[in-house]
Amino acid sequence: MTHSRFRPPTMADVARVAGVSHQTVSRVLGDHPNVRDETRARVLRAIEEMGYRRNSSARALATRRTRTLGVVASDTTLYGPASTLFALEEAARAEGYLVSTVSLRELTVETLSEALDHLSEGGVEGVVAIAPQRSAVDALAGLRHPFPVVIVGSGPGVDIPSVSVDQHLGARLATGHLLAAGHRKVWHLAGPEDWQEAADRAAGWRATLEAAGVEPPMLLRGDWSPLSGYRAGQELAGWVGRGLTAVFVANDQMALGVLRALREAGVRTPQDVAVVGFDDIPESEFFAPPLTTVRQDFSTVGKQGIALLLELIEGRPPATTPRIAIEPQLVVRASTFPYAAQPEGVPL
Amino acid sequence: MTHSRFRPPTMADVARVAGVSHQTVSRVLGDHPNVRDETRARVLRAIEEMGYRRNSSARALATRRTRTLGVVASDTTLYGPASTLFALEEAARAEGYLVSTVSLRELTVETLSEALDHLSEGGVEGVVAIAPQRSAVDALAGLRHPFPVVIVGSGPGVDIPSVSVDQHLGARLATGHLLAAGHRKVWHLAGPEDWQEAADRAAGWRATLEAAGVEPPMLLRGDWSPLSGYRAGQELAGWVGRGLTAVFVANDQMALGVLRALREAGVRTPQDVAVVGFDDIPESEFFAPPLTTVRQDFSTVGKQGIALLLELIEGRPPATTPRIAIEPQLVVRASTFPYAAQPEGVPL
DNA sequence: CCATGAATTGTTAGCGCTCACAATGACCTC
DNA sequence: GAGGTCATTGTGAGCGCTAACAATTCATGG
Repeated sequence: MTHSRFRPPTMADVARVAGVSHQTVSRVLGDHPNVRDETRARVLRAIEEMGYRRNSSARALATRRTRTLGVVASDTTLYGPASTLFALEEAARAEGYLVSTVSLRELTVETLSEALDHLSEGGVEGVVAIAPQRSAVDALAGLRHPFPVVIVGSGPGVDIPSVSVDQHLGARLATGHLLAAGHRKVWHLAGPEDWQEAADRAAGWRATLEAAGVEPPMLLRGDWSPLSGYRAGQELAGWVGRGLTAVFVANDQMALGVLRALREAGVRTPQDVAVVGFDDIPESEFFAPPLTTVRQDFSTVGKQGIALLLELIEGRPPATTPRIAIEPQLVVRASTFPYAAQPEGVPL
Repeated sequence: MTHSRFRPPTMADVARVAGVSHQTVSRVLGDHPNVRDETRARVLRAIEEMGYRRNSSARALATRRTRTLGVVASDTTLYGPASTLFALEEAARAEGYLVSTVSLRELTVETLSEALDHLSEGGVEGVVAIAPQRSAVDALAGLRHPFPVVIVGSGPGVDIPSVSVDQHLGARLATGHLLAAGHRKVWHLAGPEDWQEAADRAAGWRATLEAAGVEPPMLLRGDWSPLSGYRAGQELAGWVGRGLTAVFVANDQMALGVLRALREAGVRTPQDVAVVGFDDIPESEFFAPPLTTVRQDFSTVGKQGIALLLELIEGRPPATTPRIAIEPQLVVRASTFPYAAQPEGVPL
């Protein structure tokens, strides 16, 4: 409550009040077994009375452990990064680590370098980078840093330990679902070229079509935003009646824009054109129509990311660069089947 | 790169290599003016060569400053909290502070208490709490902590310094806009009772109606989710033809659900019922129809929040509890006027 | 009753840095 | 050329904690 100029009590102060040595106080705080119950109680009482709290800096200095991890991220207002961030923090806290975040507007060599410096000044023991762009991964690879770094959200690119959802599989699920529903061809609105996820999803889409003996049609690109989806949707609407019956959109937000453009062009979803998204943001279920999409388990990504980082910090360096892939899941809703059921959770 | 067992170089090591005292190295690092250029260069060269980095714990111990702030938040995947979080981190970094975050699933006395303890163990100098629920604010007020705390996102409740958007004003803008458009009555789908923002928006709505001499109709409640909006929308649809022509929904996500329910009930927006939301999430512009809503400037909230906290940390305690209110802004789109213009940014 | 060892507590020495002050030397001024 | 000033550098003492070791107490058995 009061944060006065008065110096907060130290371990020595507590020791004096409790009539023991500072080391005994340290033992009590450290849950050391060899402390008499009566002594422990006396110390705890003094701690309580004085409102004593261990000084983390002194502790970190003596132990050479800050128990702090860093996270570098961008686009943290997007559902994916925000979810990953949340999962990372939760997992880290469960392990007793504090998480310091740096949120960047864009990931360049300069901003990443500054971010790592900033985190380093803050004494982090390791860093998780939510770096979905290849350029960011490359930039990261070229940077020196005195702690281990794990990349999350980008597939295996350069030689940095990573955890990510298997985007290629997700795209195969989405595309395969459309083919299985009888569509002859599936179009694709991809994300930005530089994004690893976008590339992986496009590759999965292409691979599925080719495996089915279908020539992949022209690929469209957006920037993840609903607006770019809207524009692409207007273009796509022009192909209706010329073989376009199904679109796999690389994320849900763009899919929202596509749905709107199609609707405005008088194209019905899913009767005329089926649409599949990617991410399963909470809103997808309430789009018009509810969106079939691919769900990514960010919670697992976060847990695995922290686990991997802690291993690198605490254990000995592994022989090969660890890469962890997590399976995504197809969620079928009304945007791919005509007259589909009500959205999940709505009693009818 | 290599994070070996070998002890990293200390200031003394650098001093030895550069042929100066450790204090001179400290001066160079601290940009102290009285160092000969030649000496400075020699020291910098040694630092570069050895890859030296100042030990933050030792520094923090000696200066009694960790230059770390804490943030406690919940629902960080929602647009509002995520934006606030981002703004806070950016503002703090601009001031040279590191931000440690704790993201909670819910804000109770227990979780908040643990979060503050965790941050305290990490040595934060102050904390910003993104605590939109009154219960959270109350819980916070009852907790002891050895550092100043600022609340962001909740209006003035108890006696804790706060920064927030003027929700009452936002609600007046929304409700007034509907009345000005000729609607006789405006219904309201409110957020959870416990949320300060929900209460303020409901109060602003009620005040505007009463000022216009209109009896406020029954108030509906949701939980911010599209699903709850959908359910409320079904109920609202039943009142169409019995005086319901306009709804002010307390956030955009619920508005999405309302729009869908109305559409499914054969009610047209805005011709039959006009809808206004709150938040201006990026998707709102692409709803069907694009949503009129109230925009909150989270960036300013973040800057002001950090500024206030730093003042409390660095300056002397203010005489009265500081409360900062930020003005929101009405964004008019197609959900309130029939045949409205295309969404912003879309050339047509 | 004293040796033996386990349990408990205390003592000392850093961890790596900054702060306050002391010391050095160059340069002026009268 | 003595005394004073200023810029530059060095010295010593902590900051508050933990780790390693030393010391003390206590129970136990031959």
